[in-house]
Amino acid sequence: MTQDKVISFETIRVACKNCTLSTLCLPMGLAPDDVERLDSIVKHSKPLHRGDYLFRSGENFRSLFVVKTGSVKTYSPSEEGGEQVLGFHLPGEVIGLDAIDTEVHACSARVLETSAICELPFPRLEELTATIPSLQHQMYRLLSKEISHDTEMLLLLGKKNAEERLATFLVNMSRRLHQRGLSATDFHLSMSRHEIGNYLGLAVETVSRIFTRFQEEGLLKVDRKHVQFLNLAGIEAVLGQAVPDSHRVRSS
Amino acid sequence: MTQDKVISFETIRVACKNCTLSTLCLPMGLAPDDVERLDSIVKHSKPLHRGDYLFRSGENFRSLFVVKTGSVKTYSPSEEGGEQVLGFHLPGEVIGLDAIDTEVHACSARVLETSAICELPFPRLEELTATIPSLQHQMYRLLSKEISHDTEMLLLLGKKNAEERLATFLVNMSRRLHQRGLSATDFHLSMSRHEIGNYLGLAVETVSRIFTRFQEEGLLKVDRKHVQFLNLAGIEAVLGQAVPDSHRVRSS
DNA sequence: GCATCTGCTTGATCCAGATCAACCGAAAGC
DNA sequence: GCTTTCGGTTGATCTGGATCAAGCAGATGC
Repeated sequence: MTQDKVISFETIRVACKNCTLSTLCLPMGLAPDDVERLDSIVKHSKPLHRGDYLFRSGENFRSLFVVKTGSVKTYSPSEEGGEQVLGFHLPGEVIGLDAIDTEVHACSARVLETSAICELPFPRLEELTATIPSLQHQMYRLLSKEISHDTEMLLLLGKKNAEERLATFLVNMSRRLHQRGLSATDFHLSMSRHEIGNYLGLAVETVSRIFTRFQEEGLLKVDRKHVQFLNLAGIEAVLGQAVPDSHRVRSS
Repeated sequence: MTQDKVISFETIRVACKNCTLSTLCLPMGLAPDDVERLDSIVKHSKPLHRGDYLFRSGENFRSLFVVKTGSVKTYSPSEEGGEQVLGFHLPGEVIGLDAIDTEVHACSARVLETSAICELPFPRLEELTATIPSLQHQMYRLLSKEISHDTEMLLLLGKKNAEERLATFLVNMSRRLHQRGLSATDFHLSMSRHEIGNYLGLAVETVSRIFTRFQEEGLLKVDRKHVQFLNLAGIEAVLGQAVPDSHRVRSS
């Protein structure tokens, strides 16, 4: 019996070609043969649980990690126990790209909820990209996309006010979850208010207040970590420099 | 005579192998043959002048650009004429990496002073990296370094106060200029107070006030765009969460 | 040369959001 | 079950830095 079970696990074993994320993740646009080759270097670990580390700041860089299910946060810890949350990562997203240069992780990554993670040993991935041009291109795009994303965050932290920040965050989560086949208007946040605030450069209290305000304005409904958009257009209207009142754009 | 002059220009023509930046720029660690191959795809334009564009937001992405001499700013323009300055780029630094993914520039780049720029058509560079593993590695490192840099900026905008921001900016400029063979303690800023403020998420007035404060504290001497560090250790002490007084680190 | 413009500085005032404080309800521990 | 803990909410107050306003000195134009 047990044996059977193990065998059947083997048969339907996790593999890029069967993975529902293949249109979001690295295999995107790869020929089946090449997916097979990529597959052969991917390591699958047992599921990780809330609080487990993928890697810690200061450790040597060996692998990139891809979220398969669940979610992960990355953050840059500072001496006194403080931290800056750098991102929340959903299935299909790749983690660790910032450590390729120095080969040392400058940030830490821990899972927010029970998660399955694929590990890609970077030296082997690099060899592979040298022989598969489309995979190389995919890697360049991936790294470039990360830069674009960081750029948007710079804009958020440099220019947006608290409401715009939270609205941007929520719409962004909604879109990413929707791409993954989940509802765009009704979803669960795996991170705490504290983590959201830290990520957006806001105090917890401010995050909480703005959730309440959005709710009062009939834009959404919140119950703990469950968020439901009631008026998506209304929320999206907050995004831009939709500067409602006397607010001015800072620094030109 | 004129003919002679042209020929002699040709002889000492700009080339990666003669370039003093080859230890900072893409050719770093490449075999001489490979530098030659890289060289063959680089386009050298005539010098650009203050305000000239390398590319504008919305244009199709075709090439990466490398600063050879001078300096460049990149910024993300918003509808109403506002902008977020994303970076100031010194000789050896590569610009345009964020557009590889979408193949459209999301930001604009203009030179801050008379500058020489190398252009690398990306499709040709990509072909080349597929056949030169060390160049491919160099590209991954380059992209990764850009992500690390953005990450540090996120930390700056998310957690640092005005003094820490300006000190971080100045020390960072100092280090980068020093790497390029210039003085680490006595240098010229090619950007305006306005641009510095925009970059750091501060109002011009705040930047000006903090320059004055640093000067009063004997940390440095400023005369318009000329900066002279008088007490480097003192400036570096402002960097960390060297939280001088009652300041607390925000959000944990 | 003089007039204008532009970038920078300095002072006064204001406000968005941080900080401080108290409370509440769900979940975890016993 | 009860108690403790922890994450979240709400209210009151404070403050760093934005905004407003004015003046000043190089740079630019004529």
